[in-house]
Amino acid sequence: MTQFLNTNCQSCTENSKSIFCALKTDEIEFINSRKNGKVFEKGELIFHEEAASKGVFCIQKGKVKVSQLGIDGKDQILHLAKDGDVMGYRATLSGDTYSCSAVALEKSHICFIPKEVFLVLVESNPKLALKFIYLLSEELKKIETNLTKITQRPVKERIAQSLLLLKNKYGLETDLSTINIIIKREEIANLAGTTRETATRILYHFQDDKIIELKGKKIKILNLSRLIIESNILD
Amino acid sequence: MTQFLNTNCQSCTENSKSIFCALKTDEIEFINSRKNGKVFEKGELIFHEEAASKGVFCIQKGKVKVSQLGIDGKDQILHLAKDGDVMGYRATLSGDTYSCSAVALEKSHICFIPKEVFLVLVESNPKLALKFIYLLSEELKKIETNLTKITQRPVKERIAQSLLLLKNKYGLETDLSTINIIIKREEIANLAGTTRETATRILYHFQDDKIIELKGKKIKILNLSRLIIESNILD
DNA sequence: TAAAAAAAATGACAGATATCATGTAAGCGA
DNA sequence: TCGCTTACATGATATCTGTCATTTTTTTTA
Repeated sequence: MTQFLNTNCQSCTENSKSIFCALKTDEIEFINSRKNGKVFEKGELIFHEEAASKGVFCIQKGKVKVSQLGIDGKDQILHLAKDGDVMGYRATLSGDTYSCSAVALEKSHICFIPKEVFLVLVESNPKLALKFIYLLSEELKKIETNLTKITQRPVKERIAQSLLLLKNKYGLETDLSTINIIIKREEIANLAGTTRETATRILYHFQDDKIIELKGKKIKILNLSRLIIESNILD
Repeated sequence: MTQFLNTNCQSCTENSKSIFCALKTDEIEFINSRKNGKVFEKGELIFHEEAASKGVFCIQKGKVKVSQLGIDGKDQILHLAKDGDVMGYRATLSGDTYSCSAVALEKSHICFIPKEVFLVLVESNPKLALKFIYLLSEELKKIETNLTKITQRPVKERIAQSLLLLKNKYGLETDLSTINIIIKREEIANLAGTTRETATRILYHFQDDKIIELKGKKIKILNLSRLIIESNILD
């Protein structure tokens, strides 16, 4: 975890359209002078659930999974994050411990904004507060829908959905069909709420049906419309 | 659905400690003059998912289930509400359609506060906005934890948990052991994310083990500590 | 109060998934 | 490059839980 310099929140908010673009120049300058940028290697822990929240993390560049640990060490991925996303704001806003852990899915540049700095901004800038209300609302809606789906739909549909989620979140490579993320079978399982073995089997099943092609730790979508059908998302 | 009069937000916020106690007298007066109180009978729909949000609902007195419809008509209960609770604020705050439906579990007195009134208050009162940030955060944390549990734990534990939730939410009757809610088996199932039949079987299993006693549509807790053990909540 | 409707109990059964076990492949550090 | 560790594939098996069907009980309504 090495420190990186030469970052500027101004350019960062411009590029990635993060939630902080609601800020005025002097406020961005305020963050800029207090933030702390670091590089996290793949697999490295960014923050840990049950730790007291110290502030929020803003991804300048990278990919991160945000998950919650179950009983026997199996974790449930609740959220995937990428450039411009802010993490840890729920806990920081409610003065709570983090309820999830964040781990880098690839080498990522991430800025840490201390609690004090973050809260001052939210409390003094009503527009920003409203943005966070909006963000929390969206997140809540997403998780609620997810909960209903995960309890009511078979694993196969959930795996298909997870693949679509990965595609929508991280996009495709230049071949316009390979999902732009290196991800383990186990992580796909943790996203869909199933086991590694079942996820593997279903992925091979999709491959047999020529819906996807497994290329090591990458997945190529051969037939998007069929994948959507498999996911059984009607809306 | 008959209208009821003679209600006063002032006394209501005092009694139930709802989120609106952050308001100043004139703001409460503002709501008071614009709200619309109605009585909903047991089983009656209060608002429906996919309907455009028209405002928020505040429970003066009553019990409500907030749930989401799955594919084959089976619904997932995401939230239980009681006196003082506000519902529909997520959709109203993000200008979205409701993502859940609310149905009265018993005869309930509920006030409707129109969108315009509600949003004016939130946008003009930063303290209230922060309260909603806090509320959304808590709700999000709860659902996230629930999602992880529901995917990773056996039905038996989830049923035990659901009973504890009902107890904590609605309290006990004067005998200090019967949960103060009339609830159908199917609703317990929808809370735990399982089927009516499975819920029934597990409840009888708990009864055989002298953990609970089924008294029609009410449930008496005979052995709370064992119920907690069955729920396998370690914290 | 009787009849109809809704909810619940209960048994039989099937099947989707988890679990366990073992062999293989791939990635990584020394 | 070798050996070690971590992922992955894959079969066998068990079981939890859902589905279906039937009966009984409770509630509602006329």
